[in-house]
Amino acid sequence: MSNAKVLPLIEPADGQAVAPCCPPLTERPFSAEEAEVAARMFKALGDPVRLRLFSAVASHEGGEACVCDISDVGVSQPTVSHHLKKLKEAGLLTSERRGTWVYYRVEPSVLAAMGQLLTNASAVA
Amino acid sequence: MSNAKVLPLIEPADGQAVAPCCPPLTERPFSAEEAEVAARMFKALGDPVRLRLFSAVASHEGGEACVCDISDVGVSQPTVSHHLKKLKEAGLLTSERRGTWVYYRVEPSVLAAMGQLLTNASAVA
DNA sequence: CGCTTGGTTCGATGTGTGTCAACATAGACG
DNA sequence: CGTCTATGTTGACACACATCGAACCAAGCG
Repeated sequence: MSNAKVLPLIEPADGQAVAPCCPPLTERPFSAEEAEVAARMFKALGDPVRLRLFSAVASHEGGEACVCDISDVGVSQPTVSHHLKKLKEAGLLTSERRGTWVYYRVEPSVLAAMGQLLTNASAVA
Repeated sequence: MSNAKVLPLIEPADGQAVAPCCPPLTERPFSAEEAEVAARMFKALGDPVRLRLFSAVASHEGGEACVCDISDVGVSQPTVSHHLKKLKEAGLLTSERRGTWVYYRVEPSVLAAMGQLLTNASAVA
């Protein structure tokens, strides 16, 4: 096991600390704290609009997209902004203003952590 | 790739059809329908109590546990039953009554599907 | 039968959240 | 400086949801 640190190496973003989220799922019952942290990330992806926005950013060139490119999800623009903020607070996206437009990027480490959480789980079961 | 069917082979449970959930996350932006299906599963795991219940079942012997074994999550028993029902409706758990006790089991295919969704995503990004 | 234990369903209640319209802010461009 | 476009923020509102107590089924057991 040379890469056991894949899960816990989530760096704090703008000031929103993203705690290490992912103890193995089928190894032991989640503690209350572990569940709270992990559930926060699942909840962030638990909305159809957010999931579409997230996949739009993730599937964009270089995992980066400006709001104008992804804001066609059937809701008003304030709602888009609201959901992007939620995703940012959950540590799944980071934003950066470059001139007129604001670009959003995915946080690969968090994604990998959640993936391994579930992948390891299914491997055990 | 010999196991491309891991994702879509989710069988309908008691009468609650669990649709195939997981197109690749970073390949294309999710459609509204895809997002709705996938978000339903993420939302099911987006509650701390549900996540603890789910991991308790998953980490139990053979991925099977009766309610009496996992109902110690800090909420009342009706609430536990309510959350287990939600997890069952989301296709993540199945229940079976054996004599006095009701046993809940994990649905491995769904878990694998969600894991690959995120794992593939991080691999691409 | 009636009692006990395990589990679900029902009704009610408070909190959370998704949504929009209206307003505010940040650059760009004359 | 004024204005226009692109995003973010605020306030309000409706709906969903998590939670609990009480009532209700289901099995075993005397």
